Amino acid sequence: MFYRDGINVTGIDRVIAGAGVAKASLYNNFSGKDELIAAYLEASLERFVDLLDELAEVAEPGERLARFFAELARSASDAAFSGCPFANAAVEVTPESPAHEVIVRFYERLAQFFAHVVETTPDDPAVKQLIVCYDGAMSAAKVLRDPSLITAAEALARRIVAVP
Amino acid sequence: MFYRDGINVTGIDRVIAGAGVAKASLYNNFSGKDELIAAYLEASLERFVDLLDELAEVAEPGERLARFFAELARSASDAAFSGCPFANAAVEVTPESPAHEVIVRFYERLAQFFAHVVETTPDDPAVKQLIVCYDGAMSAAKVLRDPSLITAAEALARRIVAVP
DNA sequence: GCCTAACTATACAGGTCTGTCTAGTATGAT
DNA sequence: ATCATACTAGACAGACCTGTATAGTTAGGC
Repeated sequence: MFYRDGINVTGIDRVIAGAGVAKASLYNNFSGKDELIAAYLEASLERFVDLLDELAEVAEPGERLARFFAELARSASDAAFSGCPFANAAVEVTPESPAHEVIVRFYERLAQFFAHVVETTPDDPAVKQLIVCYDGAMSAAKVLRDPSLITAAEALARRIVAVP
Repeated sequence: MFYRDGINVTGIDRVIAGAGVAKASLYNNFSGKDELIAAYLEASLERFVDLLDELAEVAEPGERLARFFAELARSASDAAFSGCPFANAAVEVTPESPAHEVIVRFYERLAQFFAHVVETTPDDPAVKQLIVCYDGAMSAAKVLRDPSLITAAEALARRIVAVP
């Protein structure tokens, strides 16, 4: 719900109804909505890290990048696609929220993956360019509902990695 | 307020207090919050279009792109920077909202500008890549509060336009 | 001077929000 | 068997939300 409808418009009552759980149970496990949001992002990050770990086993950098963007394209063509959950959340939460730390961690992990692809350090400009490719692809594809933006971003990323 | 704090967390009462205006006056000029949001984006779009029109007078494509990204970098280093108002709004409003049409119009106008830069049509893959550069730069710079992502995106854009 | 139109302030309705509290129930360990 | 723990349903408080209504005030056109 947080991903599909947005964080602020999704009330606690709808969350517990969807989960089939009593309100007190939720507040026994989470201190409040802020912590619930952070947990939602934590779970999303975990799945994302799993994907990156899988891709890390692919030897060839160009192939690694191709599979990464293929996965993005796959999710972008899904009807439930709504952009990057972390970039979306960043619009709705304050920097003081516990969710923000998870968002930053996501970007660090993404930078680490890209750094591995181009065999450099995470603060390399090439890594920043690849992050721009990712973020731009997800953001634009969300609004315009056009998966071809993902392939455009991939072509761009290939140039950075210097793989034809 | 919509830009700085977000659309959903900014209530009507705070808007009218900030504007120094009575509530009835607001509802005499706007049918509701949805229309107010659309008007806010419309005003943002107008300023953005003014910038693009200025840049259109610059003859050389590379210089046009440079000035465009220089303007982005300038706004990104502002303390009040909070990413692209249109991409942000897209996270908070539904596709049925009147605001959504303004957002789409923004992207069309942006594509038109980029098409003019590379002297091609708006549906050219190169234009999509430039949109990815813009969106990625704004989104990543917002979360990470790192203006150097704008320059990274600019370097990327320069490769698309094939200007060194 | 008067009338219209748009403003002002403020109260209110009806709804939703987060979070707390009460009260009863199930489960599992000792 | 007892007792702690975690669950259930649901009422409730207090705040905030959007939008409407009331009543008085100001300003411009004629």
